[in-house]
Amino acid sequence: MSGTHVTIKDIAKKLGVSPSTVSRALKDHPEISPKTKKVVTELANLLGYKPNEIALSLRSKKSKVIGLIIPEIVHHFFSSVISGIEEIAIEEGYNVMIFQSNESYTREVLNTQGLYSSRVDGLLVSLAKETKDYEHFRNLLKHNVPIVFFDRICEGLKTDRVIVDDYGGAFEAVQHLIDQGCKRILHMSGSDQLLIGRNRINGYKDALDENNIPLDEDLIVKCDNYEDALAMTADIIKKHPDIDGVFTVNDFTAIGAMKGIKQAGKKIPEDIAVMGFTNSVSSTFTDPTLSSVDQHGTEVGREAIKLLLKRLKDNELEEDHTPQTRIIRTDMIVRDSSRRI
Amino acid sequence: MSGTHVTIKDIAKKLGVSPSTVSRALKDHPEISPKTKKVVTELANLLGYKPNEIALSLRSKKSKVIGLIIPEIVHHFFSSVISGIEEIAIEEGYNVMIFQSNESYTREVLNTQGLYSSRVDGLLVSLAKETKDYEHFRNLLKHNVPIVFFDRICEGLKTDRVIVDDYGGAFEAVQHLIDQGCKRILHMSGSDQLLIGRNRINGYKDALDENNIPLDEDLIVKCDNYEDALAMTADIIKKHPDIDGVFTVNDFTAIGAMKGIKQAGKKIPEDIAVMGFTNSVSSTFTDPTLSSVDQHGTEVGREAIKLLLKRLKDNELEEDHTPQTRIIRTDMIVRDSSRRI
DNA sequence: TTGAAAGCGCTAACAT
DNA sequence: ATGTTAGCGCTTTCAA
Repeated sequence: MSGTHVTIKDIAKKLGVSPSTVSRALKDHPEISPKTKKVVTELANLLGYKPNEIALSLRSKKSKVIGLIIPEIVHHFFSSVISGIEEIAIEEGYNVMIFQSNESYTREVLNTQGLYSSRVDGLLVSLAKETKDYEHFRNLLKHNVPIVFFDRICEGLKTDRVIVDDYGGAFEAVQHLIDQGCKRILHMSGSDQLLIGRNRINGYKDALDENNIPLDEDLIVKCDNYEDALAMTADIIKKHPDIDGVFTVNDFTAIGAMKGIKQAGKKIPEDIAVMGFTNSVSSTFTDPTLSSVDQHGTEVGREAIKLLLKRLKDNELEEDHTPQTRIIRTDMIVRDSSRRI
Repeated sequence: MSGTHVTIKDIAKKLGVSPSTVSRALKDHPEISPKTKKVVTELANLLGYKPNEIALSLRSKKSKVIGLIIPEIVHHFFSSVISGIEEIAIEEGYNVMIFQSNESYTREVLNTQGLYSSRVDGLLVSLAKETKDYEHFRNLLKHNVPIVFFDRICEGLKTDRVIVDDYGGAFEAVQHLIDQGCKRILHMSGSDQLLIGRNRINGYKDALDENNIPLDEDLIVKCDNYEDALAMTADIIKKHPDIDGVFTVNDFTAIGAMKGIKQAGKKIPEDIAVMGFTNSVSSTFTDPTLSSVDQHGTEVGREAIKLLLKRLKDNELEEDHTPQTRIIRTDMIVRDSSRRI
């Protein structure tokens, strides 16, 4: 930006009027003569004048920038959240500054501080897996910078939240497996550090309970990625040959599990039915296609930014705000990996 | 940012010194007494003072923000480019503002203007498929805002560029298919609007030529996505039953083609060998796993931001700059879809 | 060793 | 209908 940007002053000088006249003419102020307006806007267009947002920010004390911190941009869920956020933000004249924590607590703290320094008007955050301490967020809240958490929310902080109905989605998925005749269902679960992981486990447990299927803690294993699933699945099946269904915390894990199941010589879905969670692009690419639970990432993004923008519009103090929670319903997408009947 | 941010003035007032003293103390200026420095920094820490980047930007005429325009964030190649960019940008004290064109020319123009208004120090751009007119970029260059194009570059503009060796990657891929015994190779190609599509076609043609395999224009079809590939492939095979290899412009197309091939009752790779391009995450998930050409997205991002930062450091005028082009070599990843021998 | 003043680009209250 | 002035937060020349 050290370049040769045109300013209001430049226009004023060339036209022999004052900067304020130019400013007013440009915003169609009623007390400026039509003649002046015409001359000013014409020259502005000719020179390619664009208001300096930085000057505007300094003056208005509003940067019109929203900070976004997500664990990893390469995850389809998060990139669709971004799309939802951007869509609405741009409509409302806000820009979005995106940072990745890469699941690291340290990075998350640095990102938060950087965003604070950049004077973002508000923050949208999905927590890193590592994060246990929330002081960096509390600090922003103290300075009246509103935060909306989404998906991986922060239980310790009283802020607005958007969560996916993980419990309901998991319950429905497991119920579906049971409906397809499964009785011994393996759950490959996520970090119980994260609420979302715990909620999915609870959905799993309650669905079993509801159907009078005894819970076997051995059938809940911690495994939340492709490589581990690929490595572990065959062994688990060897140990528990009666497993007839698998429900995983995300799609990549499901895809790893499917490979493992095939390696163990079992058929999907006849011998073992599989349900993932996320409904990522890959789920249509696998063989068989993968049943999954859609989390409506775009919708999550839209609701999160809406809550934040409403907060900014209302302009209440942090202490006066009553936190809202929006729950986004999931959708079960049944494909070939679980369809038996 | 309308919140209660601590300023240098606040600190000055509480300490009964002038703002300039505080400013100097905070940056460890040699002419400030150790005592003052200590008192100032202590209070600054206590109050959680963080410099207002917006004020700094206005004063220094450098926003320390890089604008990034990409077609779609959900594509793995682009999200890995982002990671490469962010990594280096943050190290060098820059923030990145990301916009998606969604392949739309209109969006791209709006994004460019918005980024100009936000006074970004420079721009990283990968063109939308629709874009044929470059006036919006030319306008920034005129105002001395440097642009580095990557992957989908702009041939009409003399700027720095980072390109993937699409020609070489395509050549190698097709040579590999030929080495595996293929003689009738179908190429599902991308938009010939984009240079990258044309380069891949040329790599395909030259590899055939090199191996004295006659070119059959009927075996080059325009098809660059999963759905179309799935819909078209079986028909194409029916029409040309001697096809024994497929090379696609990207992985999603390859995955669609693989499904189509299976539907046509052919075996992969025995009857028809398949090579994709991109080496996306999905390529390990398919059955059989998909051979592909890795484009090193992270590396592309790193080189692009490096070129831009060097440009900003050198601080030459646009007209004095000699454009650089960096070519990122591809890597062929052979998996099961093409391995016959 | 510190303070006062000006200015980055813009707008709005207050003149005129 | 237009101009003058001050100030957003910060740094830096110049003065003390």
